[in-house]
Amino acid sequence: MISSRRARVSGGDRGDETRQRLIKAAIDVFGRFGYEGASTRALAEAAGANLAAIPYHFGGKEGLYLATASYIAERIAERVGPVAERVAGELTGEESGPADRDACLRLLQELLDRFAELVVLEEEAGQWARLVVREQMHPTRAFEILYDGIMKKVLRLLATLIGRLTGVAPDNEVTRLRALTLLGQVLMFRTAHAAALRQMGWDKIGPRELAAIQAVVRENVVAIAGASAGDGDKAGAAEVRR
Amino acid sequence: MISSRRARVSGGDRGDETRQRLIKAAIDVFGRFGYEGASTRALAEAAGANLAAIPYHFGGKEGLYLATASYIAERIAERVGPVAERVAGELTGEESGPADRDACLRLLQELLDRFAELVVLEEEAGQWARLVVREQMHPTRAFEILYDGIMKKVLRLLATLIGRLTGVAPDNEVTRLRALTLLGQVLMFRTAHAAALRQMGWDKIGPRELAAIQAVVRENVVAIAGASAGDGDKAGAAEVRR
DNA sequence: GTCTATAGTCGGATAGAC
DNA sequence: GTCTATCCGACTATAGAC
Repeated sequence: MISSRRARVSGGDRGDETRQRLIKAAIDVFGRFGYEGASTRALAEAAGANLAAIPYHFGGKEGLYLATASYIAERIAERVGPVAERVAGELTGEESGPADRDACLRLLQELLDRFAELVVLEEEAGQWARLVVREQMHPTRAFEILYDGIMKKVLRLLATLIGRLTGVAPDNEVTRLRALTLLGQVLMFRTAHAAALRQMGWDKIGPRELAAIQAVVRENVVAIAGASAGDGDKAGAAEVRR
Repeated sequence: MISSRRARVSGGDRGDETRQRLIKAAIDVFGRFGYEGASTRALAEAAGANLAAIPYHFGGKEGLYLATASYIAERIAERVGPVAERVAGELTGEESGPADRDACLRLLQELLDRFAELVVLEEEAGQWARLVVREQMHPTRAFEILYDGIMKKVLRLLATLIGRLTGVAPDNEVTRLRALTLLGQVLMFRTAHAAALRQMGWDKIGPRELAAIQAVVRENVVAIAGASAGDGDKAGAAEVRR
């Protein structure tokens, strides 16, 4: 389908700037209208670029879409990566004794705090999110880029931290489900954005609202991690008869 | 924009059946390709109907879209409504003494269980969800239909139950946020469907997987409701300095 | 109420001048 | 590397036969 006749990496010239403008505009336009709904004319106009620049630089509309997914994955990795790596570092740097429970809890809260900030604040995330969620529910090749780029790492870290806190193996089904439910608490404010605004009577989610969300999620994390602490042997109870 | 030249309600004739087929097909096609991406040709073909039937019965593509949103709201209300009304009934039928904490907890779990079943099982929900989430992140007139139709009621019930369980007013900011985070735990399995499948190593979410999700969410509800029980005076702690 | 045929518009991609 | 002009297919909606 794709015939990308250019695979430029080097940059700095005028063409490189055009590619950047097209990608930036594409995040918004693809997010708003979907892949099929976004016309190359709209994409080019939003970027202040020529229509023919899309087939020229990206081989076509699909190439621009995939390039946009890569860009998003890089931006997210840029923001979450440092925190994630620090968490990973602290995890391997210490033993899993009962003494580091508080440390794990803090790391978990920090990871979710950072993720909430990334996901929920208005800035750019609202544009990424529409594209990402679309890929979640109707995956194309772009989903591989997004998942491998960042989601996998975050989910694994969450499961590791929860495993430590609850004494259940990180690859246990219940542990992995707990990781997902924690993430879901944060993601909901993007994926059900309009409903959340109405429920809260907010007209947007700014720094104050973000802080309120983070506070509630932190409390929930404490409750969930605390309630199931040391139930390594009971974890099977949540497993379900087939 | 819309000029629906027909507003048929009575039914049973052949035209009514065509309208139904078009709406059913539209849930899938609009969900997959988005509003702009869904062509009237694709919509008509998927429904086994003639292209001209869309402007005829619904006044145009937009009319079909809004009719589809109404249909979805009705189907969801059909499924969640009975449980929600029973919950609402039991809530008004008793006093808010400490004795009914267990009852509130059961009702809350039942509501979320039912919602998980609705949201997460493959059957039809995957089709609705794409359309609904699109509206959440980029609302059009269809969002009003969906929100007023069902979401408002569910969110209010959740907040009421959580308020009872924690001793915090249902309209308190923290209580409403808690309601959203609970819902988010369930919704994530739809809105981040592809990532959830990979995280769990599942290839689909069937009855067994649904049961595992419900079990974890139930545990989380107990933990969250239990941990913040009777902190009516502390609720302000989660409020945030402006 | 449903169909075919068609009008009028817009879609993505390309050719070739600069 | 960027532009204009253009091809051709697909789009939504309508007209009018049945």
